[in-house]
Order: sequence, then structure tokens, then C-alpha cells
Amino acid sequence: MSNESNVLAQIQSALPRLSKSDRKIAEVVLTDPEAATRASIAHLAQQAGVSEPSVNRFCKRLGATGYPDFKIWLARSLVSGLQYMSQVVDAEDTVDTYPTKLLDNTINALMLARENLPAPAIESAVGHLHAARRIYFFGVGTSAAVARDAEHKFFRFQTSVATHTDPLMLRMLSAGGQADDVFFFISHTGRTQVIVEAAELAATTGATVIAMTDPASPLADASHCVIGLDIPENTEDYLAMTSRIVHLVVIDMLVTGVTLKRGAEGIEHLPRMKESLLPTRLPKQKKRRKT
Amino acid sequence: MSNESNVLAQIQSALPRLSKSDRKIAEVVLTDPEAATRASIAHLAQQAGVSEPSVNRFCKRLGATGYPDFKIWLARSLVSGLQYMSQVVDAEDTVDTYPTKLLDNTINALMLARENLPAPAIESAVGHLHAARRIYFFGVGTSAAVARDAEHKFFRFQTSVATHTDPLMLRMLSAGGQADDVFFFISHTGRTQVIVEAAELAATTGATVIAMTDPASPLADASHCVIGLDIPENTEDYLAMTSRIVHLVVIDMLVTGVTLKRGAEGIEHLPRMKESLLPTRLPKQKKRRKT
DNA sequence: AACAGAATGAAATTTAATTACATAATTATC
DNA sequence: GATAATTATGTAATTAAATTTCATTCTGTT
Repeated sequence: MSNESNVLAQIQSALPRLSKSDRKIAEVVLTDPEAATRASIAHLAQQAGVSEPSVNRFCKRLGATGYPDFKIWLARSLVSGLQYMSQVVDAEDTVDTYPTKLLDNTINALMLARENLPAPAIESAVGHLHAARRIYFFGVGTSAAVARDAEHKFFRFQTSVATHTDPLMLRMLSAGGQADDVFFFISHTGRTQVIVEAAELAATTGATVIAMTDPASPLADASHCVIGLDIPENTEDYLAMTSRIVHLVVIDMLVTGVTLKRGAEGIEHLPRMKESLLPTRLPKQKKRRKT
Repeated sequence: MSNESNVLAQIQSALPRLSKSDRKIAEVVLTDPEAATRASIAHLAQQAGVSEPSVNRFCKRLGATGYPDFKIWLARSLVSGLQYMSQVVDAEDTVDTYPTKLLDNTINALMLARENLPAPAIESAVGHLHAARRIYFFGVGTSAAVARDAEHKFFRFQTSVATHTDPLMLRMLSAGGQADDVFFFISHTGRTQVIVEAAELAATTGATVIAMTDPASPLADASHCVIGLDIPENTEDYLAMTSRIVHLVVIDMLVTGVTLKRGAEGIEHLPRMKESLLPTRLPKQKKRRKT
């Protein structure tokens, strides 16, 4: 729990679980972490409108030995200068501000995911995917792209892989699951009807159902293995979906995991694949980079 | 002289000029800066075999306001060293190591992109996309998923959008470009034959050709507007493609840019879209989180 | 060797952080 | 819906840490 390297992300992720005064402190820290590293406990307490011991307890709850130690942690996670509070793009934003905001939000989401990585779930999913005879990746909307990406990646193994977005195909295939099939569902909310229904259907067939979704969702309930990620809720925001990015990186993890599990066999397979792509590329020219 | 961001280098360079006890302190700090960030002034003084005030003066001479401030400087310069190195996954990696490696690489790639954001190119691309009557997003391989994502996003505007991966379709559509069409090509290397040919073809038609790719590539040469990104080269690595993630975030930027440009009109459009999706979702249940 | 000047440390002071304890707010239980 | 148990918060006391003051000891110079 106490991963020193990123207190800010840790605070961010803990935010909803915090008590009233803890949240006040968290908000002050997140708003201007830079200033927090300079402030005394008295100053910070006053800023947050709480007592000094509250600040001290806050620090300890985060795993620091006390306030000064907490400030050191803070200083460490501050280097890059990015903003840790999830920023919202509004009408006032210009080309000089919104790209950075979007990047920061994404980086932030990844750091959050890094804090609470569901290693056991990943390991289990890797095991199932490795053993599978056939794999289906299902996702609709934004998650369709993630499913497609997964298909594209797993295609490199000899396992047969398929993706579909058509609700009918989804149901049909799910209903026809077999013992060594893996159905992999992707949905940030875990509440998309088509997906949940398909998962429930697939679960009755004896096939393995894996879901990358909110652990407290109907989809998660219907699945054998749940990869639950701590992603800030921004489903309502149509402009950018950070969850999708995190999902893609998790797909990378799964591919990596399966590759490692395959060992020499799988690793040798890749260079051959790579060579087969070479004829599609134009010769490489000298690369110039601006300093 | 007081460059906060690198106390360690500063100490190193000052070393010969320091007095006896200052040098003793400097040596202790340089030997294990990590430990120094944890130590109290008393402990550090004892370690160096000097008095506490000496340590305090040492800190002040370096520009800090005192010992605690110095520790924060120290903490900061510690992380910056670890920042920008991309890690390679090897056979020794386990589920406890490779997921973090992949995440770190991705975060690094995004941070790099953040450093040299091609704001003018993004602005220009947003202008073209905003004005376009029809938009085509083309990418093959991994970039196909990015193109698909872009299509999915731009679909929300009234502009007509299309994606294709089939080489024949690609050529045909590119050849049939018109004045207010935008062809948007996505390729990390900028050397994928099908894509480069299609871009060259499209450029002859009077349509606008935008490319998200390596600025020093044939594809970039063939395009009117190039979104060049500073992404660590890892094309050879099949397990994870960080470029793809950066590309997706750039797509988010473009969508955001166009939305902002549309102003009220476009922004009002989104809530309606959102409502149309509601019936596809199951009701939200109360979220429980483990402490 | 004797002095000026800087460097250092001991002790005192100040400041900051922590703990102990009391009170308030919440949550659970009947 | 009231009451007990638990948890959260603040006040005041305590302890710990850092800083300043000042006396002493070095260092280099004449």
C-alpha cells in the first residue's frame, strides 16, 4: 500500500475514501503540491481549515512516518511538474492549454493504475489466455477499439482470436462457448447491457469469462476473473476517455504475460513475424531531430 | 547559484572548494543521498562527525533556507535521475515487474510528448478537420486501431468520417479526394508503403493531407500538415507500442480542439449524444470500495 | 609568536511536530 | 428510533528537531 514513489497519485486514488478533514487536506495538497512541500504543518493545517494533528494523522495514514517525511515523499512525486488533479477542459482553453491538460490526465490515470495494479487478476488472466484454445475480445463503443487492439496483438500467437461489436454476433458467439474458450469483455462502466448479457450467457457455457471493468458492476459479477482498475470516473466526459488508455496498456501487459509464459517458443515466434512485415516498409532514411 | 533542481550536482562541483567539515557532510550526502533525505540533522551530523550547526550552515550555504528545505531539494534531484529511462521486459520478469515496466514506459513516452508538443501542428490540424466536409483516417497494423478510435470520436460531429485498412480501398479513396476532404494518415514510422503511396496519391487531388508520424519520413514529406511527436523508438519491440498510446491522446486533443472551435453548437451536441446512450446502460449500483 | 578572520561546536532558544487526552460526529445494533 | 460502539477531530501538553547565539579553536599572515 505504501508506495513511496507517488504520494500524489495515491492521494488522488484515496480521495473518495477519505474523511471530511482528510479530504480537505488532500485537496489543498493536490491543488498546489509545490507549496505543500514548503509549508509547515501549522500553515497547511490552517490552509485546509483543520487542526495540526489532523494533518499529522493524514500523513501517517498515507504511510509516512510523519509530516516532514510526507513532505519528502511529496517532493519526490513532484519532479515532472505535472498537475495531479484531474483537469477539466472548458471553453476558455486554447491550443496551449488543453493538450497539456489531456496529457496530464492520461499520465495521471496511468500513475493511478500503477498504484493499485491488480497483479493477481492479471496473472490469472494471463494463465487463462495462455491455456485458451480460442479467445474472443468483446467491447462496444470506445472499448471496441481496445478489443480490436487486443485481437491484433493476440493474433500473433497461434491461438484463434476474434472480435465483434455486432450485438447479435456477440450473443451467438457467447452462447456457443466451449470449455477451453476465453471470453474477454472490456467495459469501463461494466453496465453496458449487450456486454453484460453476453457475459452472463458465456458464463453458462463452461467457457472462462474474463472482464476488464469496474469491480463493483454487473459485468464483474458475471465474470470468473475480473481485472479491476482504479480509474477516475470520467465516463460523462465525452472528449477524452482515459480509461481506454489504461485498458490498452493492460492489454499490453496481458500480451507480455502470455509471451513470457510461452517462453522460448513464443519469443522465437516474434522475430519471424517481424520479418514478414519488413517488405511492407520503405527503407529507413536518416533521422533528424531538432534540439 | 541556487539551482534547486540539482543539489547533488551542485554539491559535487563545489566539493573542492569546501571547508573540512563541509566536505565531510558533502561526502556523506553524496554517498547515500537517499538516506540523507530520511536522516535528522542530528543523525547526519553524527554520521559526518560534525556538529549540528555545521550541517545547518552547510545547507544554507547551498541556498536552502535550512535543513528541512535542503532535504526537499535533495529528494527532488533524486527522482529526476530515474525519470526518463525506458525499461526493457525480459524473460526474467514476473507479474510483479513487467506490468510496472510497461506502465512506466508509457508514462515516460507521454511525458516526453508533453515536453515537445507540436502545438502549431495541432492547431493547424484542428483548423483543417474543423473545416473539412469529409474526413478519412487511415492507418494499418497497430495504427488501424488508432484510426478506428479517431473515426469513432469524430463521428460525433456532423462531418462524414471513414476509416479503412484495405489497401485497395485506401488507394481508391485517396485517388478520389476533393478540395474540402481531409486525409489523416497515422503511422509511427512513416515508412509503411501502402500509407505513403496513399498519402502521395491524396496530395495530388487537392485534398488536405495530414500525417501523424515521424517528421523525417516519406509520409511526412508527402503531407501538408505533419504532427511530429517525440516518441522513443520501439518499433522493433512487438510487445508494447507506446507510440500508439501517444497517438490516441493526440486524437483526443484534435477532437477537443474541434469541439472547442465549434463552440456552443458543438458543445451542446454532446449532451444529446450522451442521453442517446443511456438506454444501453444498466442502472448504476452503489459502489463499494475496499479500504 | 601574535593577531585577524574564518570555522566549528556547546548550550540556549526557538520553532515545529507529535502525543495524550477529551469531545464531537458517525456508524452500527438492538 | 434510541443507544452503544466506533471513529474522527480538536485542544493542550509534550517532545523532538532545528536554529541562533556565543565562546572556542583552528588557519594563515605578518
